[in-house]
Amino acid sequence: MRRDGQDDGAPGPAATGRNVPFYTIGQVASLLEVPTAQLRRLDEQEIVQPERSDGNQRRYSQEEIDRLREVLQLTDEGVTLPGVRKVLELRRRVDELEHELERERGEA
DNA sequence: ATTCTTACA
DNA sequence: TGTAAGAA
Repeated sequence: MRRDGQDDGAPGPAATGRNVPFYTIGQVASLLEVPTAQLRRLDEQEIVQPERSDGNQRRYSQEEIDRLREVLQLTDEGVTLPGVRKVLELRRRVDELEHELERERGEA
């Protein structure tokens, strides 16, 4: 890939032509200062699952890097991986309910 | 050179 | 969690 993080494994004529920055596991590891093995485990534990591309290599988007920052903060505070999974699950649920309230606010 | 998976201490 | 072997 291009070391500048501009590699996008999804070709497509209709693609919105934006060069979305993607990062390899190595780049993310040095950026967040965590071992690559930990990133792979977060993937296996279904906590942060990056896209894959080329030869099945992980490609992290900025959004996933942000999610990684949240997760690392939690684990640093002592939350276990199963715990983190539940926190993220609850966070998704809260977002869902917030959107629902927003909708109801619109109709009435 | 890097990353991937699987396995082991 | 960290590290190693072997394939990609």
